[in-house]
Amino acid sequence: MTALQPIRMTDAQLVAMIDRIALESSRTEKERYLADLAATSQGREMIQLCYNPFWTWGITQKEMPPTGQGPSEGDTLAEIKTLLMKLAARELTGNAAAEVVASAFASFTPAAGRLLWLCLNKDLKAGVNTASILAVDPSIVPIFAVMRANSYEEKHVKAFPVAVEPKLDGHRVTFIAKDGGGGFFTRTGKAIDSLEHMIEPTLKALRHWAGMTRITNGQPNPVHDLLSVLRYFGGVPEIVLDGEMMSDQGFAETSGALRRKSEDADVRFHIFDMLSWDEFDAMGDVAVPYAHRRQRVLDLIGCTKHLGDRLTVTEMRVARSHDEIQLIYQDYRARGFEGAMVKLLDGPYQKKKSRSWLKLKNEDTEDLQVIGVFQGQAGGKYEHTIGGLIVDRNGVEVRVSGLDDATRAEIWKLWCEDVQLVAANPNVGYKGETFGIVGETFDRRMKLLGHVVEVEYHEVTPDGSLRHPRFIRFRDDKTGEVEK
DNA sequence: TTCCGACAGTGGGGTCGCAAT
DNA sequence: ATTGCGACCC
DNA sequence: CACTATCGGAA
Repeated sequence: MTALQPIRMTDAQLVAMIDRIALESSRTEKERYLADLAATSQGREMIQLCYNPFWTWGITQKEMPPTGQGPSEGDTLAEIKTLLMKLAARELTGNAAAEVVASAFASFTPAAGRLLWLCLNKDLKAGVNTASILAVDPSIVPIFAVMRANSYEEKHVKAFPVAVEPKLDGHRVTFIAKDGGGGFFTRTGKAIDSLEHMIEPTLKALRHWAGMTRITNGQPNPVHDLLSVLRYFGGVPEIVLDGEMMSDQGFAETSGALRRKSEDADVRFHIFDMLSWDEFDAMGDVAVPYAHRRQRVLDLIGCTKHLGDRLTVTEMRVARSHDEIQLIYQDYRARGFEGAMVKLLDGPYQKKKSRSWLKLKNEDTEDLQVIGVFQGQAGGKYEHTIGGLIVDRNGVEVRVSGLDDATRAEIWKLWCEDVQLVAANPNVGYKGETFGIVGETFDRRMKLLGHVVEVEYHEVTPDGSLRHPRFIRFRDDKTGEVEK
């Protein structure tokens, strides 16, 4: 497409191109300058090093370390890439990695050092991310995206009936059958080693399904529509199954089982969607309506039940009104599910956060006493103000964020005043600090510590902490002792 | 003109592997 | 044996 | 995962 400029830029020129993107506040202008950057070989390389999701370094560098001063010489970017690829392969780890990185910074000019620092943080720090890069040129970095849901709002349901399914609190997983083999992948496209034992059974199910003959009755049939365009490799249909991987023992165990390398994960695959590889791999939406895609899954599971219960299809009900949706949601909650998924029956498969899938989840609030604060991450927007609050929940410290900028500024003032009373330094950093003040033991003159805030959350965790805790408001009527 | 969708950036609990201590 | 960090799940 | 800030097109 666009021919890369062969002209060799200096490191400083490359940094200048990146900073020019950062200086623009307009999204469209950012994308213009990002396109300029992507049109240079070095710029393209930087974008890849910063945004290829499959390259990680195993080491981070929050603050920019000191660099040398000498003039730039040789191909610094190639040097950086060589170093990073050693990190990516974990040929260099731990102290050895830290030493090599430190000496690289020490030998680099400030411009070269900045390039390395941006790469280590995997962020050009210019207000662009994967979506912008994709818009500029989809071929720069690999993209793996599955369909995700927005929060349920009545106005998003344009027509009834709709499908309602239980929301399963596990891990989103896709199975991809391709080139005669297969594999399980996470929501972001990482291979899941602990599911290798399920690959062959799943391929077997797909082969069995594809080999079954079915009666058409002369009617249009979504399954036959799929079969007619399917490609095969060694008898295996090239298919993508999309669903939720679940342990019977809850979310924490699902997480553990999928990460542990020591054993095969004892989980079941609750499938809710099914695409051909070509449909999944293509850019843009898959127009096949959800109702039809679901019939594909029912067909697959229906004719492979005898192969075991590791592969299942999620249950589904049909709602004809918002009231019915609420009733089904309440029923799912009563049965222990995380919530409900509302899916538009004629909606396409969209490889992004879609309005065709809507989620309902339980949310609760609690009033909890502030016992400390923490600042924002070093080098970030909130480094010198409030990053969040630390509240006490029956002896468990819960860190609470979700504050708006004005509230952060207000709280930072209160914190600075409180801290003066005990002659302490307000700069406690991201680690944060508490003064062990619980119940009535705080100084009555304090304006923040000991006061009560309302915290919203999804659920209480097994350790007595809160999942997804976020600040709602101060409860100034409730300073001091937490009620009940 | 106002509203709202998409995007980037900030932050949470919890789990594992790995390396340092 | 414990601790802390990085990477990813939600 | 949830949330806030921002820009720019939809309404």
